[in-house]
Amino acid sequence: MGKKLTTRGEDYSKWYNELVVSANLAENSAVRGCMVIKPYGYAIWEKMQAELDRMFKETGHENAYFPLFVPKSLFEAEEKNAEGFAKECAVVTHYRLKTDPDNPAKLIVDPEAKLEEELIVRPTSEAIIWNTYKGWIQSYRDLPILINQWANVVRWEMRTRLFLRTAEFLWQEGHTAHSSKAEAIAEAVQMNNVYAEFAEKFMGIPVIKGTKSENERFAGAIETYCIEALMQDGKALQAGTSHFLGQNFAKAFDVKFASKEGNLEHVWATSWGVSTRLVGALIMTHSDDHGLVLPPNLAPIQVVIVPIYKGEEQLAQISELANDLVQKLKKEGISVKYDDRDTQKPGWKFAQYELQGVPVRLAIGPKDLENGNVELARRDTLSKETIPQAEVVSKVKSLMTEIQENLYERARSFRDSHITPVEDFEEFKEVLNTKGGFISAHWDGTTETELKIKEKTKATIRLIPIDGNREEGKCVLTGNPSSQRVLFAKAY
RNA sequence: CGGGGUGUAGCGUAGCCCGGUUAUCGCGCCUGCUUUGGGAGCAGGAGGCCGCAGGUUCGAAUCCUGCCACCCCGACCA
Repeated sequence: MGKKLTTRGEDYSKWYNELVVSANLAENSAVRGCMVIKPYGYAIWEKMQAELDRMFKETGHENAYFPLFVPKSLFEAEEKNAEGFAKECAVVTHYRLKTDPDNPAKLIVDPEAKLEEELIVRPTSEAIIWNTYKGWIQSYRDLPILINQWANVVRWEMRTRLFLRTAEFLWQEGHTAHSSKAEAIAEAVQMNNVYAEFAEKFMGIPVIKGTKSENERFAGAIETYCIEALMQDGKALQAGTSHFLGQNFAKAFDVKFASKEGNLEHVWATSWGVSTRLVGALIMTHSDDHGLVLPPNLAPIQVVIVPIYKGEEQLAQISELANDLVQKLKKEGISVKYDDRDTQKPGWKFAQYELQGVPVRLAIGPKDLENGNVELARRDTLSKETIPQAEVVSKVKSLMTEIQENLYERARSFRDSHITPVEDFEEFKEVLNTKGGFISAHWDGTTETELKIKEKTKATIRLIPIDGNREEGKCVLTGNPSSQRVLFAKAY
């Protein structure tokens, strides 16, 4: 069947299976490349949503919701944006089915029910939102508008990849309107920083902040800020983007405001988003051969307790201790599951919770009861130790922080050791093919050179680092002068 | 859409070249007993439009034609 999802020799299918049913419902064709996300995977997404939502609100944003369908006339209003997405749009052309006259068991699209104007299933919502903002903005007093939407979008990609590029995906998209260029740029930068903090502190995924080259920029943006992560197989993954849209959408949708000075001016815009792709990033950053590895912040179950027993009497004794620990841990805000199912054996449970990435496992058996101990195992290091029952709560509590930090540090040291400065094009190709990761090199700043390098090596400019040092040098391909190194990599 | 590959039970597969009893094996599932400190053992059992449609043939999982789907590589992309 060859259904295994392989990524550069790594087989991620077993832990993807814990999270999704399938990236394909196409038993009979059409729903290609869409995911069914299982409860466990969705619980991870919900945790991400909750934290992001908190961060958005902390920075003054509110949630709202806009339509799934975008009339074609609105969609085409901002030319570059429309052009960028045109090749991957699902389009609604009819609104009714009817019984097939030739085959009563079948339905056909009713030709009578053709829409006057086609509706685009949103691949992103700038168009419909800016069309709405138009009616909300008259004066500088109406600004800024700081809105986020949690939604699904559809992009009819030719090739899909589980979590990283599905035809339908869940995301959040922020769309803000401002009275000045400086304020809009500050907003875009701020949100990129929010994403970076979220990725690093909450998900334990180290990222590099930067801007995109003109070639990689979002369709319709003046500047695209991004965070870029490195996966264990040496490929880069764009983890989030924040766009300064200038006045492009305001002009396309005729959104003007009366300024303090009494002038009529176009509004300045930003948009920013992260998606379920981050779940893919999570998997490909931390997982090992035993399955998922979840940072405590994201784990639906942070601690699992597995009893090891013979007979009901022994189970009852163990349960007494286990339930006591459950209560105490819950009091500390730790999510804990006591798995006393008699239908699975301890060894099976150990393997299963490792596959699910549960950060800490406690095992309690007759030996432990006798000695007043508990066996504690860490998912990140796969190490085990026996500790006194009295120390469990404080130990687990400190481990939540420790594991979270350890995962981040581990990923960061891997990432840092895979940023390779390179001086000439031979070395560039050599490093790319043998080591992978980011290549830090000089670039002459032209799209032409960027495309040539892409053609020769499949590597693209992932970003122009924001914190990068200015440094005179020569372009790795053309030898033309350059004032800053940029990061190249093969990307998902 | 181009190049390559694959479709057989819930999952993974053998059989296909060279057509021939009741379609192979493992995992999983069900029942019973024994087990329980790293995915248990034994015994019994259930489960199949062999991707779909047509053709060749006495006979098709196997050969032929068409279609569909998936995977890998390209183009595209969060």
